Amino acid sequence: MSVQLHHEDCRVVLPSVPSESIDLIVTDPPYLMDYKSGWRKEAFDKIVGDKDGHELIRTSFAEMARVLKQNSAVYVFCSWHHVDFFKREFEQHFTLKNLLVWVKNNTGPGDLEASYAPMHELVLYGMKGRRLLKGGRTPDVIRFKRVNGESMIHPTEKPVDLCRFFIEKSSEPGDVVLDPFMGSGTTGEAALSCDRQFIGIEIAANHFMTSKARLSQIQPVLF
Amino acid sequence: MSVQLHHEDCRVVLPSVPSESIDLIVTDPPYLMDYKSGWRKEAFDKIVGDKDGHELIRTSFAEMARVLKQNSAVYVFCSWHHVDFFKREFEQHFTLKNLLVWVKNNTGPGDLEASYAPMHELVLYGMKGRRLLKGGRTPDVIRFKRVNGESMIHPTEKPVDLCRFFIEKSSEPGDVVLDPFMGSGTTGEAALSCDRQFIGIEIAANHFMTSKARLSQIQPVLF
DNA sequence: ACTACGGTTGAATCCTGAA
DNA sequence: GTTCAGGATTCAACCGTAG
Repeated sequence: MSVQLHHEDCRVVLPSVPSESIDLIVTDPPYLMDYKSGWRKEAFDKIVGDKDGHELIRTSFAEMARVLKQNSAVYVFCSWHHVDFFKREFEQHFTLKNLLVWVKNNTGPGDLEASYAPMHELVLYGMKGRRLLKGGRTPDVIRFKRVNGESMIHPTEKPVDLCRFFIEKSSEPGDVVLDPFMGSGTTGEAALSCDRQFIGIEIAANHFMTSKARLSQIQPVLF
Repeated sequence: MSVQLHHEDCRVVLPSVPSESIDLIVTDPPYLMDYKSGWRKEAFDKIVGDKDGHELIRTSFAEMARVLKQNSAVYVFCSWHHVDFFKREFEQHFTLKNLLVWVKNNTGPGDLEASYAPMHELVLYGMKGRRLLKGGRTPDVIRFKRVNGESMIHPTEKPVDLCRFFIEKSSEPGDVVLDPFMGSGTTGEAALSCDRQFIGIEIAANHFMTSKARLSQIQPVLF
């Protein structure tokens, strides 16, 4: 059992991960949206969505496909704004099985007069080979409460419960879960909470420190 | 006030529709999936999903953009399987404002062991120019009961309530609603039920007869 | 032409206090 | 202790305008 964290660009770290050594990937890459919260602008830096973003996704997806074991699953968060790009890149490496809909508990802003109020995010769910889901059949529309703003430590933080839901659906205790875009370490916390091993990669120093501290509280962390 | 129906390929009919004469488009084109209902296959013909399908979407979208008035909205049903293709074609002609999620009340079939159970369909919502939504702000996740199998007269039939919801959000009484892929006439029934005019086009003889009969019961139909 | 910034909705949920 | 009503809170935006 172990937790292994890397403070580095995942494009640098992944090539040193052995092929077919990962049992499950659950990750939340940058949405390439030039997003900056207008509500908590002092709290978080802008998430970059530069031209490099497309290359980042392409390269990391290819490496993710290499390190993933046969008959193992992948979950990639994504927004509808660029779902076409993410879907096509995803399908170059994995069999896309569902476009899951995460329905949140409240709406966001946006165009207040001419748009419907954003209340969901998408998750590309796929696999290499064929892997069955555990725990019975569940709908592809999944409702989970958003992380409460006060306790939020990353601007786009995902609920631990949602990540654990995916992990328990698509892996076994003891399996190795990878997140190449670790952020605040939500996937890591979810993995450890249900007895999986975890490998996390994060390029940003502040987020890396956050997740290192967060996961160290649960279990000794290796580097 | 009028209902106008055409039994023909929409690529043939649309060129004769004047530019900027339509107030709203709500349509459910073929999903390009080689769809065939496994449990009622005898009831419906296979909906064609051949290479011609891509050309059909491209050509009809271009014509839809031409006939639509400035500052008017478009709703196009689509499944996640080809959302990348539909999104890109849509964005060549319209401003995409939302990817709406229609959540059904029950799940469909599909891979029973390795997939999540399909419970939603997508709707591309966009516009030409800028058009405000009526009736307050509503979430982009919309729950409506699916048309049940027994009363279904078309394999991909959408609920009248859902179509009426879109129509009332994005048009005024007396406006002209167009559906170039009329199918069983659901959009037409929805349009008439809230006092809009309707132009419907359907290539398949059986579906055309169905919708002609269905709409004639509500209002005299022109050809 | 760009970039940066201020202002804004409605809905779900949580909190607080009273019945 | 429990329920319920009312207030507070928050939002993987986007428009319009100013510089």
